[in-house]
Amino acid sequence: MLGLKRTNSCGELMSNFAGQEVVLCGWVSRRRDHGGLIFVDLRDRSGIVQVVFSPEVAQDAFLKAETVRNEYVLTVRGVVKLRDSDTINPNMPTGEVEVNGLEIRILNAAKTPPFYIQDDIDVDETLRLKYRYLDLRRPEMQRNIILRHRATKLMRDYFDSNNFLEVETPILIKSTPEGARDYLVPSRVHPGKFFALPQSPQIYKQILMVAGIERYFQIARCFRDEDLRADRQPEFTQLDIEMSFVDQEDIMKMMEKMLAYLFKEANGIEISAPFIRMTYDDAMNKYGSDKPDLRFGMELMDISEAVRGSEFKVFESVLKAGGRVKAIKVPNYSHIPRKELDGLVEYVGSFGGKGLAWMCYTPDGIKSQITKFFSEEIVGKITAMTEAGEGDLLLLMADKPAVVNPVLGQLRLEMARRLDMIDPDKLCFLWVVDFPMFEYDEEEKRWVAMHHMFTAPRDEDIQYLEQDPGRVLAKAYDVILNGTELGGGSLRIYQRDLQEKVFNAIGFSVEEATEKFGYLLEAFEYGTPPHGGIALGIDRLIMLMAGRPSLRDVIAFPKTQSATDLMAQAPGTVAPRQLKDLHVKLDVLAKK
RNA sequence: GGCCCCGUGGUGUAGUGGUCUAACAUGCCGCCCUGUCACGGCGGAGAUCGACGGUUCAAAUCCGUUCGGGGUCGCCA
Repeated sequence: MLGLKRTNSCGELMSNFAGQEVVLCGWVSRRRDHGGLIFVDLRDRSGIVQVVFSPEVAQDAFLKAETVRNEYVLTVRGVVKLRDSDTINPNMPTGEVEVNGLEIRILNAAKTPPFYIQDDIDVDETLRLKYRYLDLRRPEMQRNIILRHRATKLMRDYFDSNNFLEVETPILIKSTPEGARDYLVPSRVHPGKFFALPQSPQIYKQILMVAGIERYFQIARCFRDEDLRADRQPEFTQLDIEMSFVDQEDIMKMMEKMLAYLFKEANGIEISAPFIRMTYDDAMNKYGSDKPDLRFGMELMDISEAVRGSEFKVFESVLKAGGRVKAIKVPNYSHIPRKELDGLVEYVGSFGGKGLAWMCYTPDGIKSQITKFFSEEIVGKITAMTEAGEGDLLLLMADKPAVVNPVLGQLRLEMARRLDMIDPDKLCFLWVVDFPMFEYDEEEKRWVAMHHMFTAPRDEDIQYLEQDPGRVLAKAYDVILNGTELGGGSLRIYQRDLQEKVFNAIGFSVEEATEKFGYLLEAFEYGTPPHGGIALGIDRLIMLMAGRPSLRDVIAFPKTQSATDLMAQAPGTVAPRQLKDLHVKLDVLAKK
């Protein structure tokens, strides 16, 4: 490349560069060979510009351009010129100019890629993941990577200017009980012992508060060895925050401002703060979810009192057992085909719903399989209570709240998707607050912490910790965007005796607690400030900002659903010697 | 661990028991072409239909197993 130093990027060449000689570097996005004239679309990170090679302008460059193929890596020297008005391409940002190629250096040839390096391709994701370096060359993926960079930069700027310190915490830590399955790393030095990879930096950030850091943040990699989803990867990134001398509102305000700043600077979108605050109870009762999507209505309605005393045995027995009868009103869908209704019964079944009733308010009256069990009065009460009118469809379910709420909540989302009721451009943030401290684990027959075991109970509920743990609410809060949990946090326990009470409530003995995190309990005795924090899932946040349906589109090198890296072929086998060093013996037979 | 969807030239699809010696588009290769921008024209190469087993006179097509990918329930404090 002697004497040819890159002077400009492809995407920046606009009409004001006309007449300038430039040296560009990039990849051949496309070549159009007209025999006596060759067009090369040259692409770099900034964009694409058209380079023209003509034998009259530069014979050598023209001959070399004939040999060039897609994805060849070039340095091109040429002169920017305005295009004739009839050859302007309004579809590309640089379409008013082109570069008259004077000289080409082929820095590297390239094999024909297995898929097009362009947006909106329709290829199996397996291929994209295997050739991730080609996938990432596509402009839309580059935009995602750039957005992610900008977003994390803005976060760092924001927290820096609010007097936070970014502190790194260890990746090799001690396995702690509860929560997700740990990724484990065997210790060579300590035979039979293991490190765990952090599910979050929880304990370290609390200890940083004891250490007087006061305001901590970290863009932290976290690991959870659980099954994957479109919005769940086994390793993911959290924006982790912890603050001393604050209450719940302080933390929520700090995050609201950060999110408003982020969306404004990165996406140019104004979002209104403060966000709605909704109690966990309200969220479950009205939306059947602790992460409600508020972009549309169709709330769950409790019609137990309207149907009480009917001839319909299913409803009556549920009500007698303390359950509820609830409904959602699907607007303008009373003409739903019978076949789809049957499908919905099956749909709720997949979530544990035992049945589904319907009332179609058609122009010819109410069509329903259950109104024959209802008096006119009851039908009237239902209609009044739900404000159902002609054209509406009521979907009804009866069960205990722990079933009817989540299942109807799922149905609410499904109906909204089917009827296209969700505005994809809307951003609905909210806080869900007043979470229960514990939930009962049927398998283990004990209470477990809903958020985590360092979460502080509300002061007024501490009295119930021993007798009635189910009644205790926590100083915990989740931030939700469009039905996705962006993150959650809590105020923490900072007194040893209260922490021990909570351990007690979840059946955690003092000995066990001491063995697992005695260091934290001990730290609490050396002057711990009141503190609390929150963590946001950065991958999910970027996914929503980029409007992508999958986390994999905003992670440079994501894993497949079976937690493998198709490009690097990880995980892989290791040499027997490595296992020996680690004192690890396998109980699986190596595949032939 | 359960349920659902997908797997056919490089890529995306069609073909759902025989007429498939597998079609179409695009990409690739060659020739032609001086204003294209998804350039165009002509010609050519390229697939034992994910793998294995079974049913059948006959399988891309039906059945079973398995592998890979995706979605989801469980799981994910």
